[in-house]
Order: sequence, then C-alpha cells, then structure tokens
Amino acid sequence: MPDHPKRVTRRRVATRARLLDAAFQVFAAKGFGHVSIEELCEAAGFSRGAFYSNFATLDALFFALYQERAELIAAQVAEALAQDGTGLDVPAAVDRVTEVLLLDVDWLLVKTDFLVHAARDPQVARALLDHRARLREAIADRLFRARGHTGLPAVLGDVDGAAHAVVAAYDGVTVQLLLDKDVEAARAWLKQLLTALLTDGGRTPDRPAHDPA
Amino acid sequence: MPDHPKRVTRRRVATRARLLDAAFQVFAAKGFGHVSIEELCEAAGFSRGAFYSNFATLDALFFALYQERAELIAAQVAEALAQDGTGLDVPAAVDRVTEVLLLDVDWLLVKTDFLVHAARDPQVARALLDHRARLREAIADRLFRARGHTGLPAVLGDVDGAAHAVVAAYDGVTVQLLLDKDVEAARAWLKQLLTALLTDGGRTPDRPAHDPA
DNA sequence: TGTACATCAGTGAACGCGCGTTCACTGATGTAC
DNA sequence: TGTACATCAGTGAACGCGCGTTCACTGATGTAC
Repeated sequence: MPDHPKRVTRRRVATRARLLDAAFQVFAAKGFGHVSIEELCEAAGFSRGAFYSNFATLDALFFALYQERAELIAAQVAEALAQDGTGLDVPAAVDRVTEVLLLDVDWLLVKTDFLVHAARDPQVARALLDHRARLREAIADRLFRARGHTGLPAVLGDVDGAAHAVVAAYDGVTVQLLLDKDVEAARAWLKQLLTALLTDGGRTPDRPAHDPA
Repeated sequence: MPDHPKRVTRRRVATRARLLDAAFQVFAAKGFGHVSIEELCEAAGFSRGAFYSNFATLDALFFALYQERAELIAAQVAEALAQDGTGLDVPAAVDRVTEVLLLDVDWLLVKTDFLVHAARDPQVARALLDHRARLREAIADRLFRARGHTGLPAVLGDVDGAAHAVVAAYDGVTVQLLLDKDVEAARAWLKQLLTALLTDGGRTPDRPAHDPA
C-alpha cells in the first residue's frame, strides 16, 4: 500500500492498542461509568493528553473497544461452528460454542456494561443489534446444515427462531454467571438449555445432572 | 404500636419515598453511574442535605430502591401464579407471568444497572441472588402443582431445573427488549420460549407465528 | 546507510467547574401539660 | 383543643478536590536526498 491518504504511524497504532487493553481491564474491574479518563490513562501508562489525541470521548473509546472484542468473539464462534463440516454432530457443536461463549467473565462484564449503555443510546444499540444479528446468522446457518438430522421443536418456528433462542439462552445464562461467577456450572447449564431448546423434548426417562448453581 | 424505640416521623418517610421515586426516574433515564447526587436531589425537589440525612451513599440508595421494587414485582408474580388455584392451566399462567415480567421497560433498565453493579460487589450480588431464588421458588411451586398435567422435558432435570430455565429465558428476552424496545415482540417471544421449554417439544406440524424482533 | 528537516504524537502544567461532603441554622413536627 | 418547649429534618452556603479539557512544548518518527 504505497498509497497513504492519511498517514497512520505505528506508534499511534500501538498507543491506541495499549489504551484499549488498559480500558478493558479497568472497565472489567470497576465498570464503565466508574472509570475516569485519568484512571484509564494511568493504567495504560500514558498522560491524559494521549487519550485526547486518540479518542474524542470515553464513550467513543468504549465503542471502539466493544467493536474490536465483539469482532474477535464472533470470529471464534464462527470457527467453532464451522469445525465439523458435515453439520451432523449438533451436540458437539453446542459444546464447542459453549466453551467459546463462556470463556471470559471479564468480557461478559464489559459486554453487559455495554448493553446498559446501548439501552440508552439508539446509535449504540444499533451497533449491538447488528453484532447480535451476525452471531444469529452464523448459528442459523449451522442449524440449517443440520436440519433433518435434528428435530427442532416447532414452537420455535424455523431455524431463525431457534437461533434466536440460542442467543436468548446465552444471555440468560450470562446473567446468572455474572452473579455467582461459577463458569463451570454456567457451561453445564447452557448446554442443558440448548439441548432442551434444540432437540425435540428429550423425554428420555433417565435424567442428566441437574439444578446447576 | 405504642412502642417507639426510634421515632420515624412521617415527614421522613415521605422524603425518603420521594427520593426513591425520583431516583427510579433518573436512573432509568440516564443510568446509575451517570447520575450525581445533585441531579437526583434536584429531580426530587430537595437540597443535597436531604439526601445525606436519609442515605449514606448513592450505592445505599440504589440498594434500597432495588429492594423496594423487587419486592413489589415478586409479589405481583406470585399473585399471577396463584391466580388459577388448580394449577392445570399452564399456558394461561405463562401468559399472566409474561405480562407482569415485561410490563415496565424502565424497571428492566434499572434492574440491569443493578445487575452490573452486583456483578462487582459480592454483598450486592448476594441480595440479587436471594431475590432470584425467591422468584424461582414461586415458579417451581407452581410447576410442581402442574406436574403430571404437563410433560416437562427431562433434559431440564426436575421442577427446579425448569424454574431455572424460566428465569434464564426471562433474562435472555430482557436483553433483546432493552435493545429493540419492542415490548409486544418480547412478550410473544418469551411466551414461545417458555412454551418450548415447559412442554415436551411441541412437535405439532402447524407452526405458530415466529421470528420476533 | 547517514544526515537534515518536517511533522506528528504524547507530555504535563494550568485552568476551572461540577459536585461530594460538611455544618451551623431554622422552620416543621411531635410531645407534654 | 391550645400553648410552650424540645427535637428533628431539611436548607443552603462554603470548602475543596478530582478530573475533564486545553495547549504550548518537545522528543519521536517518518521523509527526502
């Protein structure tokens, strides 16, 4: 790229990255809204001027942070879903996705902060909804590949409905996890929920382990 | 009660109530963490001194506010569940509970603020977990009364597992509602989810309306 | 590869305001007779 | 029911700090030759 309409020095890139990394840590620990620009800069090892040189407001930084991390997670989920190309082994896919989605409690904290932020700003909500839609599409595609091999409960409607349900289950389990901080229980619980939602009832007489958390 | 170990004047009670009401409005509008004591007092029509006369910190007020409202909602849910004494008409109970739970978006906003707050403070998390446990118990009781008449999917484990699932579905739908603000869609969607979770599969060939939001 | 120059990115001091917190005061409320 | 008194609850001014924001400056980085 010998074309340089706007030079972006590598120094700048590095500073921005360090600011975002520090922001993630500090936001996770104290919550967006309880973090001052001063604090953030100190955590990143910069003076406050560095912040203003890179972002207009704390909100802008938070938005950039969310975009970056959300992209990353989305890619990981897509990978976990693509892994088994045949689309036949739904339980295995559920396992893999569950691992990815509930890997990092700090991310869930920051994500939830971002949710309450978005809930009060339509622009931000738009971005979050878009991201969720992409996630859902990836899931729906996967379920579509598995159709016929797995009986989706008709009450959920079609494959899109089922994808919606998966996301809702994820969100629901996240809430409990944020309170009890028990990642293992949350994973087991999410797997159970997804199984209940994606298979047609599972009225097997033998019961799996239950009552998580 | 002629016994007065600590006089609580009615003036004090009224002031406290007005502060809490104002707090609910302002927190819903701007989010806890973006509200100053100054702002809150102005909204309530008091000077800042009034606040300090009634609460030690903003956190303390928020906690009191949550307790108060949560109690109220819990009572409403319990009522909605008790309404049909026989315990046979589960779909009707689902409808009634759905109405109550998704009645007030402002409450969902405040509740979610409280969640992110609780996620970073074990004491507060404890209170929230207790409240959720009470809700779950009420639901489990109700499902227990309906046992035999409705086939719970075995994957969820027992009645407690199903109650857990109901709460998770509620939380999941709440997230979507906070973003798209479509209460009607959220209600329809929650009903569908609960139906899928509480009945054994519903593999009826005719599909209900689907793909909300 | 080296040097001279231009531009950029982050520094850190300075300013000022918003707001948390305190407290002496006073009007309101409750009590005693 | 009325009056005098005591206590309480909210007032609002004052203090000061934390921090958002700006900006002249300088060391770092990139460019040209």
